[in-house]
Amino acid sequence: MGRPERHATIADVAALAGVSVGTASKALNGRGSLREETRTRVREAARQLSFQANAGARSLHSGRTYTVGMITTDTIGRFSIPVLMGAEDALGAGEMSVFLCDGRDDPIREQYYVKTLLSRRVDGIIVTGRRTEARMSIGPNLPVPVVYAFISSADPGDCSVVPDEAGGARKAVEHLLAVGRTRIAHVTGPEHHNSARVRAAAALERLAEAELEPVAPPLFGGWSEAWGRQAVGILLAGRAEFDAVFCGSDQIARGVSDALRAAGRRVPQDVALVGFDNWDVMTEGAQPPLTSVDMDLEGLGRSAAEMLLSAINGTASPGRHEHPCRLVVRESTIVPLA
Amino acid sequence: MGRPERHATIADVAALAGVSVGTASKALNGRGSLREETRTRVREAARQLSFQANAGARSLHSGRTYTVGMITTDTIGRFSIPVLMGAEDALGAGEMSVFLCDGRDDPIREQYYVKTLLSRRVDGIIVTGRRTEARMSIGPNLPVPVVYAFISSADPGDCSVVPDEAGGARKAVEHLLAVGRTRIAHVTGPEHHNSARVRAAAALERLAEAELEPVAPPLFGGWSEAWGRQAVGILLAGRAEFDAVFCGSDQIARGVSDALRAAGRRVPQDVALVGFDNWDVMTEGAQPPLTSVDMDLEGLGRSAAEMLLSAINGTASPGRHEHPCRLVVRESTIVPLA
DNA sequence: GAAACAAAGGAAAACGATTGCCGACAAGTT
DNA sequence: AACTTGTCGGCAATCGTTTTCCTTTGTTTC
Repeated sequence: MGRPERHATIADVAALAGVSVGTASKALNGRGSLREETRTRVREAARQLSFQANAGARSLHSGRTYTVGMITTDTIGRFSIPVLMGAEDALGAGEMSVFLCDGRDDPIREQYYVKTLLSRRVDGIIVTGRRTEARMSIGPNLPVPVVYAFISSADPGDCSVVPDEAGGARKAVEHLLAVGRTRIAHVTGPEHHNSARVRAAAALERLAEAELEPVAPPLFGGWSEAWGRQAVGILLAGRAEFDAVFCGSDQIARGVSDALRAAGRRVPQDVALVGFDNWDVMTEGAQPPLTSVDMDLEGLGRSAAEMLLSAINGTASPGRHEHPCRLVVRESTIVPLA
Repeated sequence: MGRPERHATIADVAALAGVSVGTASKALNGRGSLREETRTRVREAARQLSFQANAGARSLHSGRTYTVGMITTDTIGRFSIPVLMGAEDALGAGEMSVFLCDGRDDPIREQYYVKTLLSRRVDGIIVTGRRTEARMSIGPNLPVPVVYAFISSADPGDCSVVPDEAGGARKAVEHLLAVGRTRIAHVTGPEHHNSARVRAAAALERLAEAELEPVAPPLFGGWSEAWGRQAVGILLAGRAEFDAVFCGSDQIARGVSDALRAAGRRVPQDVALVGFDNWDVMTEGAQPPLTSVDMDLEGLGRSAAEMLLSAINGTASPGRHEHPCRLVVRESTIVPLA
């Protein structure tokens, strides 16, 4: 029952093993010159007391805490999670622990967290968020390295790792061209949203390279299924025929898919469909499953964490780094045989 | 450019203010008896050096770190996030920082994290996961309090905060009865899954209290939309008529909704539909929007964190605590007027 | 048998902050 | 003038570890 009263200290271990604290420390860390018998005796004592060295006291001496802070500027969401997990994974392998801070879009809260993290002497900070848009630097000259992941910093001197959304959009269009579609529409999120603009521009550019025009100007709206459904109405009402739709998100794509089916158009036979995000719930829930662009957020997070680790070890890599997207092909663009 | 070389220490502050370290400390913490002028002089020096007391050094003295560890036993997912955020919120208000650890269903990894957290001298640990099922205690007698959130511990001496899934299921059925439905079916997840069994049993029980039988035995399958669609096939093939389906998840409900529409049954006129989880993507994406049971995971997380704080302060509340669910009514159960 | 040397482990000084105790000085009381 | 009282700040111990320097042994060598 009950919990052990307090944590064992190295003094307890030393006493039990009948040596001095210094010797105990050396024994446990493989330093100094000690008899093997002494080492094992100390190790045994430590085991018996389930001794775990106090990391705080240790870092007091070493100057490093082996912790990093992770701040999500807006609420932790669908996009931050994989980034976060990738980072946590990469950092965990380097024996670093992660402080999680949820900024909730509140600059005050954010600054409070920065202060707290600094007082905890984190070795570095990762900043992430829910949109790729550039944001203000969290602090002009902090005493520790900072890496922005997914989101990017407005200060070009900061290190940011962002998805190559333009590249992803180009891959989507390229794939549609490769499966023989030429009358392509684009339905995407709100125009004030950076991602929507970037993806749309890249898609148009790739079409132009193939000497094609979109069947209609890009349709900007929202990121939701409802907008996808609505957009199909607009497309069908227009006089132009279309044989493919590249959507700015999987949710939009799913709405488009449902509406097309309701209107009697078959996917992919009549209209091929590509989404963006590769969100399993949507890609697998849609009928047929959706081809989609995957931003590899987990990889991005891992990569950001690795950059942070390098920066901590002295080699910073300032600037904006684009992490490649990849296309995941499913039945919404491939006409089944027979 | 570059970063400030190192963190200022209280010794730097003291030197700049022309006082001793002890005095500086007192000035900054409002202890001891000092002239107001001295205090402001020290504070000014601290501001100038942007001094932030080293939390590690401080906790060495106080014995408390004001940090807690948060372990997700399986991967951080849709269910852990809100729990996590609620907890982070409650803890942040108490000035505590959170270490995030992703156990990934790997007991080795998990034990490693427990060790790490203990070495970091966290004041407490919250354990969460993706299923409500009881799991083994993460450690029989750890030196710090532990609270299980969402998931529960197999050891009844541990403190667990779990959603009242049975209560939620009862509310769902009650609502269907209240809107006049009597021929109710239940489609849910795999039978080996604790949540599926508990919810099904509670639903049946509530029906029995109204002296009703379900129109068919509960249909156990998966949690997916695909299963929902498939289940509709089974129900329609059966000879029994039904006027409502209570689904074990929103994804199932959405599948059911789509399949019913495809089969020409109107929701809610012909069949009323209730889901579980109140997952916005599904409830809003479905047509019409879904009535659903909300487990209030954020509230649950907050509540767990509060229990942890009490435990840290000496008043533990061992045992299993059920957090109430609430029903969110939408158009899938309410027939529109005229 | 004495000097030289290596091996093993102890003593103490850091690291950064807090805090109890004590000394110095000024002001007020007989 | 000698005392008490109170105010202000400095000194040093403390927290748990690591690490540098020493001291104590025991062994080797001439």
